[in-house]
Amino acid sequence: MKSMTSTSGKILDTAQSLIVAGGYNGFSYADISAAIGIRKASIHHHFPTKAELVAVLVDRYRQQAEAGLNSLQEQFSSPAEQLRAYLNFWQMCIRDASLPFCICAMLAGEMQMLPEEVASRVRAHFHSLARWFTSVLAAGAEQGLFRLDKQPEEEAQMLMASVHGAMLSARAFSDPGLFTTIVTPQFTRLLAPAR
Amino acid sequence: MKSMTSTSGKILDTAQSLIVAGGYNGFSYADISAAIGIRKASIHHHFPTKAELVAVLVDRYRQQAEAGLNSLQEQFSSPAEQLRAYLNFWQMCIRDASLPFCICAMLAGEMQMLPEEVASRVRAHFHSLARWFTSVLAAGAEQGLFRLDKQPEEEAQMLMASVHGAMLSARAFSDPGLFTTIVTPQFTRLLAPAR
DNA sequence: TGCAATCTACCTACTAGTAGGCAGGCAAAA
DNA sequence: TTTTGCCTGCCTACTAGTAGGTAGATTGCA
Repeated sequence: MKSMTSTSGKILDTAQSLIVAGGYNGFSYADISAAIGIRKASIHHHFPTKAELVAVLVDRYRQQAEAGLNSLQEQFSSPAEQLRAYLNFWQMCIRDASLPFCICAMLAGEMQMLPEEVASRVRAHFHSLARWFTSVLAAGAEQGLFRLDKQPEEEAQMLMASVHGAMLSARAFSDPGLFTTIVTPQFTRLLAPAR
Repeated sequence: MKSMTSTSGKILDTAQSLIVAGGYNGFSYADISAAIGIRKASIHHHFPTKAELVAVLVDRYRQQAEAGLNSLQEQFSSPAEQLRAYLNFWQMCIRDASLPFCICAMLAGEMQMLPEEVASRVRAHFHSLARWFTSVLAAGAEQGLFRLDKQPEEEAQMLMASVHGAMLSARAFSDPGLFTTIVTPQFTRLLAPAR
């Protein structure tokens, strides 16, 4: 993969913004063409089919997400701080509209209509994210930072659903601040009372 | 509006299923035409534009939702039972795939790409639903059935986000039971400890 | 010079729609 | 009672544009 300033990088960036706005069926090669200023056929040179473009895009997104989550774990030794930082990351992205919705959550909505090579990657992302949440919650519980009412796996699913649901609500109400209003208490609830 | 067995009713039913699967841009008049067995031009006779079709569909959906919520309030005097019944309703719909996703939540994902006449209705639905949740939670708290950590408005937003997020997770993981796994503890948490 | 990346030109299939015609049913008029 | 007119709902035929793509040519750069 060339640098982000390369044409294929620009294609992926543009496609990503378009998917965030309207999902898989909400964008076309013509949209990318108009945004970047190259012809559709040139896009096909880089990504022969739409399914491949989006599959590559999801792979890239997942690599960036994994790098970001790893970075959180290096920056913060405390699982609670890691989780807080994760939520703050999304708060910022939604507020400044740099990434107002998780790509894979967006694609998950139209899951059964996606080409399988895309759907499988979206599903894998959900599994990865659930695992991350689970590990952070389990570690935090072990350290006495979190008090979990349920198994870490279940708490992880609940928190992840809240995060995605909060993104959706922020969008439905055109109120970026609503994301924080929703997820902060969900996070706070997880903290052990001793804090 | 004619009976549900009329052509326009069939058109709306079919469009609804298609929207649930792939959103606004995931279906076309040709899809409906093939499903019902009438020509596209005939669909235009009933609904001249796609935007109008979806706007009418959202109106109908909202009327049905309102009727359903009113029915819950007549059937169950207890706000806790009303809320439980609401969640059970969605559990059943998701399990039997009769309505595996809220139409307005589906459309909310692509909010900025929707024709304004559709977007305004989707937004209105979110407001209505938030109000219903708020009133049920407030009444339940007043009757000592719920113990709220936050204002009813905020708890309502949190619960609504969980519901929509749980729908998304159930779809992403291809696991209808996950909806219940996620929302049941969120509901249980709201119950006052004295129960 | 060779290769990557862009282009032109084109394809098939599809999209949301328009315009006028036909058929059947029902009510009113002869 | 029969005929006529109107209306609804369907149709054919068509429009303009768009979608994802193919194939070969051209351009730019190392």
